[in-house]
Amino acid sequence: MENDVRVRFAPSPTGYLHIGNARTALFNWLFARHNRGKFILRIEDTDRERSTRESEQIVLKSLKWLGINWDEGPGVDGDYGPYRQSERWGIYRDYAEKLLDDQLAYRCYCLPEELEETRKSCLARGKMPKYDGRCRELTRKERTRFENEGRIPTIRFEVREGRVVVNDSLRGEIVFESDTIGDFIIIRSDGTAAYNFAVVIDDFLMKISHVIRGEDHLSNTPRQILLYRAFNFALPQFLHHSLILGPDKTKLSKRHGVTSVEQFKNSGFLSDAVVNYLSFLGGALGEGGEIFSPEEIVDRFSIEQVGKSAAIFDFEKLKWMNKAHINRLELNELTGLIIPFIEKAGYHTTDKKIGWLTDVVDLTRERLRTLDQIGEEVGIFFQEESEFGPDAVEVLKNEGVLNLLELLKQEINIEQDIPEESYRNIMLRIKKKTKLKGKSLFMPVRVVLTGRTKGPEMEKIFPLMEKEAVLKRIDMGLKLLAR
RNA sequence: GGUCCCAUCGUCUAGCGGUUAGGAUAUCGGCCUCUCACGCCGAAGACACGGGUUCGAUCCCCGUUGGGACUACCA
Repeated sequence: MENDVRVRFAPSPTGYLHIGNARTALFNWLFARHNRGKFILRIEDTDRERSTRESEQIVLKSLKWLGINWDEGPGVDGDYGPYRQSERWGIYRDYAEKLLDDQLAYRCYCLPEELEETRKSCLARGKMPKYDGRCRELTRKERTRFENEGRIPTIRFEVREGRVVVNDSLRGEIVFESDTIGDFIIIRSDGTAAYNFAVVIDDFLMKISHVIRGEDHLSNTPRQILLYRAFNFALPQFLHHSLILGPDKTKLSKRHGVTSVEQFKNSGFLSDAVVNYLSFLGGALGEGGEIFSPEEIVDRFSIEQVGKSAAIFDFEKLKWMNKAHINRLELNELTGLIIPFIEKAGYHTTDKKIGWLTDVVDLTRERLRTLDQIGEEVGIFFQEESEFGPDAVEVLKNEGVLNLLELLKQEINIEQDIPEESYRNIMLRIKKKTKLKGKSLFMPVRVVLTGRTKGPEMEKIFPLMEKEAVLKRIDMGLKLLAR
């Protein structure tokens, strides 16, 4: 197998991990694992204003939760570090210096306000805003004058006439004319490297073989290719995948609801389901099935198969997938994951036997689409009393229910305990005495014991309930009927 | 405005010149069942439009329309 496959995910730590970025990370990771290559995590924190260590931690945590592990990066030493751009400024400086020496870049003394003004006037005249290159040919005299004014220069890359062809493994050759690009800043006035510059230096130095990223970077690529050329660096293979859109076909953002990986976790999605959905969206898993484990996905994943068009994020399908994964998961593992959600619903699990808990989870799991729905499913086991909803009251008001409940109470009192077999026996005896059967027999029992008309099989619920609770609930039902 | 990308059921997609345009999800019926959920069966639902090329276009080319991305001393 090819072993020189090296890909990277390069988030900027300016907030939580967006689900769309998570998909990019996942694509890179899957590509690396599928091809037995290396997955590198690089933190792009050159924007000192917005980058924080807190967000970096959140991003790392989200990646870990998704099961995306890195071979090199923060916390994992490699031969090409450091892996935080803020720790690499000296490297960028040196390379920028080289460009300056070769006269491929120049110092620009324009002030941000001045640039903003020309930009605005360009826009006003319906022209493309582009740096006019006015600092390209400054004389020594002009330069010292600017410096005496206290202006601190940026370094701009000089874009010359010609065309740039981006070879994208998904979209083929895309041609850009250089004159639409304009000289761009590679070193800011504060000495830090700008994105397009740092990326190129790092991708080269870190021996990145494939650059897999979102379509939003496609128009940056010609700039980067120009830099590759200036340094005589060999080009990596580029691939720009399409973006995820919200239901209104605009870029998925907060106003569409849940967008951060952290939120998906907190609202009860399984990482396996999120991974499954993100990799499935776009068609990279091929035909023949949709529900897969991470291992199966690594095996099936083929980046060349992803669609070129943007895909709308369908929460409904994700939920369906989540449900499928909930039911696939090993029971003990599921129980461990679901306990925090039971606690969150206000029920205490610490004083419960683990065997009882797993039984409860086993019984309720197949109705869950998300883990946080466990609260409403599990109330019947944790609450002392039944709460009768309108539909429940309706059932209790049926003819013969009063008699049925009294019989039920008697029968339960006769039984010493509530063992496995009890329920069957009790119901059998009541059936004989009341001549009731089917729905008219079982539904009132369900309703009085759980307060609901829906739920798991009564035969399985019954052994998990305390005898006192059962009696108390029957009394509540009787009381309701007495009124 | 400019540059670039994209276009099959509501949604995700299969299709790679000749198909009753297939599947999944969601929706609606039915079966199963004490109920819900699962499962099974069924229904409805798409090639954006207009030109070419061709014996023949969902498929290839061009245009129109629509959507998206970028257009920063953000990444």
